[in-house]
Amino acid sequence: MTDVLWLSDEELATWRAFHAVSRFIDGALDRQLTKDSGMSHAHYATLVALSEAEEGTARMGDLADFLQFSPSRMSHAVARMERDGWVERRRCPTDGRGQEAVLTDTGRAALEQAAPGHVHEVRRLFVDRLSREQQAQLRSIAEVLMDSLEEETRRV
Amino acid sequence: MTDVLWLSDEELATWRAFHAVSRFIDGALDRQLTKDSGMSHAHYATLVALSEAEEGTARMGDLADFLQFSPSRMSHAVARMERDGWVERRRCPTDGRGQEAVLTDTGRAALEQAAPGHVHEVRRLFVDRLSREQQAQLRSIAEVLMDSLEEETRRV
DNA sequence: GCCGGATACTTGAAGCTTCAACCAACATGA
DNA sequence: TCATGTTGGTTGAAGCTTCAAGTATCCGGC
Repeated sequence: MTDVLWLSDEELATWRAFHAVSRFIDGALDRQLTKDSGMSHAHYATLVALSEAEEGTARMGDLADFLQFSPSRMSHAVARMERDGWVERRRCPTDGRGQEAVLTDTGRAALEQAAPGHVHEVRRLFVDRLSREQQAQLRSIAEVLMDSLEEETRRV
Repeated sequence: MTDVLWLSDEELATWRAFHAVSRFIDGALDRQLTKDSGMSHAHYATLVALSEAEEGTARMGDLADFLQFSPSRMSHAVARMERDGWVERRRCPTDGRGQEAVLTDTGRAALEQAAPGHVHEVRRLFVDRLSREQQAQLRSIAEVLMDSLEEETRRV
């Protein structure tokens, strides 16, 4: 790596704009969630994932894969949510090493309380500021990019 | 907020794809920087900002604004970088309340060591996976969005 | 059956971010 | 000029993420 291929002005501007926007929106969503619902974005995402899973139940590993969390992060997050009564942990019946996280009624209620404000904020900061065409372009770009990135990590 | 305007399937897909990509890339860049240069992305960004500033010097507040860091985060980050010898703090000559952060030679060297690997990773994960047209579209969308978001926060 | 290695997850410590409280210097107006 | 409020920045504690190490279970070959 003695010879570095730097970024052109165009490329740098694209990267910085993309990065700035995503950090800005992420930060704003996190603040909104902590303020209005006392939960981090990570907790919210976990609740959503569980609520969309069969019986509100999922293996720790699957949950972590889906959310792109490290095993450790997942474990800590669920431990915290268990303390809050949003989730229960039980041994996995088919694999003694595994654990399942189960969404409780309290957890579902917390999600239902948090969702409207969060969605509203996603709308306000993101969706409502983009035209139909911009959304279509952005979606296509993000999906292609994500596919290409995921394929790579699978191959490695 | 009794009546919630939820997201359409299209909108949700767009949002999730965008969010997934940015989190994925962010995580990968952070890991690469810690692994190869022993610094967080926040530290790297601070070094870049200082290196681009007049005389490698900037007021804490300006730095924080530019990087979109909270004052506290900026303060902690610079404190840490001062311990590493990358930055020095001095009283601001024109305003006794203020502080200036100054990039040291060690700091500049750390940046020069870290930059190639980081840029390479930005290329590998982002730039090189997008066509010219996709980059142009993405850049335009991100810039418009960022402008609109920034304008809003200024008005409030 | 059982031994070695892989897998699934947890744990504790260290670092980073956030929040609330704080201090010092500036600015304004009486 | 001095009291009051504002601004610029720091600090310590609490929570979250990451990393390295550890435990328990599973699997594959002998």
